[in-house]
Amino acid sequence: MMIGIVDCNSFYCSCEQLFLPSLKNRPVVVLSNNDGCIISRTDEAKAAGIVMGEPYFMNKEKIRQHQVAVFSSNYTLYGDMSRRVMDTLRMMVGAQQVEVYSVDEAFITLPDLSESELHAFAERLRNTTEQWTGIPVSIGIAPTKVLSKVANRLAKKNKKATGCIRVLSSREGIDDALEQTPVGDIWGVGRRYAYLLQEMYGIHTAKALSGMQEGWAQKNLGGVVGRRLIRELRGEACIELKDPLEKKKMIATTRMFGRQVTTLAELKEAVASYVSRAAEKLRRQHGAATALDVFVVAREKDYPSNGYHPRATHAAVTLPFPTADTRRLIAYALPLVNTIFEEGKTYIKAGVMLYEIVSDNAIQGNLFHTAESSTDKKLLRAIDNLNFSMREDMVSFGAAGIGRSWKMRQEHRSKKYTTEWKELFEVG
DNA sequence: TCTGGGGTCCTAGGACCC
DNA sequence: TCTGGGGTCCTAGGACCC
Repeated sequence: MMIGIVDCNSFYCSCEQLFLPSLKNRPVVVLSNNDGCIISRTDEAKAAGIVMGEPYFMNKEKIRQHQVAVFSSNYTLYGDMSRRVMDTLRMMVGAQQVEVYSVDEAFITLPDLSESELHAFAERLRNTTEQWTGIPVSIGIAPTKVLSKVANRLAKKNKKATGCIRVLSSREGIDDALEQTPVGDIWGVGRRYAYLLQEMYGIHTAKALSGMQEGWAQKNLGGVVGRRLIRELRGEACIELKDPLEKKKMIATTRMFGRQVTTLAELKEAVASYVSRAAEKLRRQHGAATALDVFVVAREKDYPSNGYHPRATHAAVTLPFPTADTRRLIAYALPLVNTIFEEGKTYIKAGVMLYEIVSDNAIQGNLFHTAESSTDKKLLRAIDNLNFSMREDMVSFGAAGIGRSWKMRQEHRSKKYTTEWKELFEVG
């Protein structure tokens, strides 16, 4: 069996370009919430020296110079495009053979064909996806997940030469690819381990890492995770494709505030609104949660100049029975806010997490509480449908507030694009 | 001088991913 | 002025049990 990873190229940017074809082959970036960081950039933006993950404000000069088109993130659009891409993959390789790994990536399983057959199939997959959805993808194919990521990285690195496709099946092909992969670019090696591997052990390439003892990896590279990584690099598959039917174990909704928040009332409004969001996600996967965690983050003097991240203050509660009812969840969440709020502090972020999620048809109810009645369920479904079709929260619960002055900034949303474009045009 | 051994369950936190 | 949001898996260590 072979494993492929299909990865949308500069996904968020590609989505924006789709609706403004004049931006094709132009430098484009998409910003994170609050227009904080650059989270997607086209090759042209990369060539202009714009760095992934860097703050927007630090790149404004380059953006002006190179007439880079700027977008705030539009997650509704990206979610919809993602679904179309995944549907296409499922149609081409079979639903059971697709693991949606993130909004812009999916692992697929393929039979043990020859290298040229795999390559031909990948080409077909790539062309079909682009034709049906307009989104260009890169594909890496290899015997393991980690190696498929290695292949994918090389496919993307030199798109013209590879045609965005790289298949690794022969021993020599794999070794060659490992030699060309710095340890820091291996899937599963983050900043911390990359530093450790290079500075402490003098290991610089994936090839060198693959030659290390498993026991050594067990000791120095995060236990069984490290051991597995070595084996995957050697071509022994240890990380299975996830069952597509598996549900999320945790659902979170967290946001930085658009401005500083200092009052308990505002904090509660924000938390109530996050609970509503999280509960919608919960109902969408037909789940019910049994545990709820609320957290807030206060500004600290040093943040963020020295890179120090302020700690979150948490408060959690276990519910007497699983629920997906927004009103109940809010009723449990708000008292938690009282316990963690401190007068005089300035809050910059808050969040809600739902845990211990069970399937909603498994809700038992117990002697003291009856499970949600079918009328309640109907009400919530009606609200979800309304909000989905109208988008901007037509219906919400009172506790979530009306003004929402704490909401995030978004100054470059797609619909405002024309104004931004004119601005950029004048520069040139 | 010098304290049993081995389970299990839970939580906090680290490391990673996109 | 200005640095995102949503996840997963694993480990260590404490509490508790016999």
